[in-house]
Amino acid sequence: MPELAEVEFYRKQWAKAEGLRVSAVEVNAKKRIYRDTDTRALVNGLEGSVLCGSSTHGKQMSFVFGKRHWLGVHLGMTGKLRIVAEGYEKSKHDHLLLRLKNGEGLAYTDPRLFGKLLYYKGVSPPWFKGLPPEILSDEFTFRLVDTFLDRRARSPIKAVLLMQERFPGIGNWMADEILWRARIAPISHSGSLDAAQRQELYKRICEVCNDAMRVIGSDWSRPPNSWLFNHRWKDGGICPHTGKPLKREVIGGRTTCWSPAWQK
DNA sequence: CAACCTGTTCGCCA
DNA sequence: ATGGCGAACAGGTT
Repeated sequence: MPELAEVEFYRKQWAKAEGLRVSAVEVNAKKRIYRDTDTRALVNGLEGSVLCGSSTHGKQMSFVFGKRHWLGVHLGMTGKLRIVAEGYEKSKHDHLLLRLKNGEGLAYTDPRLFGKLLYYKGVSPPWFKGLPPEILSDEFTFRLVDTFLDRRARSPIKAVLLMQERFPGIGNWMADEILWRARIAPISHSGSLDAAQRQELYKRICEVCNDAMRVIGSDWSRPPNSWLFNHRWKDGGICPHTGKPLKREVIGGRTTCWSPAWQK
């Protein structure tokens, strides 16, 4: 489920172990999540080092061990991070387990293996370079969004909101939530949105990110029923605004839920 | 048994 | 060269 706020939630799980030293590293080196990674270097680098800090950028997480051992974590579709208790044995889908000196462990679990683990030794990892502004930063301006909509004028707005190069952290449910709040039909081509719709879209992008971080990013609370979130998952959901059935169809290659009478 | 899935990347085509 | 789309990735769940 990892979008912006879920990623932040998972980062915080491992961050609880900040200051603790890694005593042993267990990897399933052949798994697809290590497709871009030298797992031997990862094991050698992390063993004996102390978890010193962590950050996120969109869906990308980074953990730094000591001053110059970096672990990049992308959760893909089904990745999870958690702390496991002393004596925990790695199970089928745990592909990384960092045993800590206090007995606990940092586990990365990912059944579908769409996630990715990266390792870099040095001052600043390459995945920090050329990043777009984060949505919740001051650099994420209306102008940036406006320009991007013109560049992607012929794509449905739903597909455009999923482009991480401009909207880092936005995923499928957030894109649907944004468009529903902005009253914009997901199928609308980006270039066709007028000035008022673009302002509304920009506002709702920021709003949904803030709401998600507050509600899900802090402790994974269940969002209120006034969000689309609680109504969008199954067939037969009802739009809280219109009281009419929500529609589900594939737009931009992804299952999309929207309220036809509400969104134009 | 078949369809479905909160993500990214690749190859093909316009 | 660039942009848009569908398929592929893998395995659990409905």
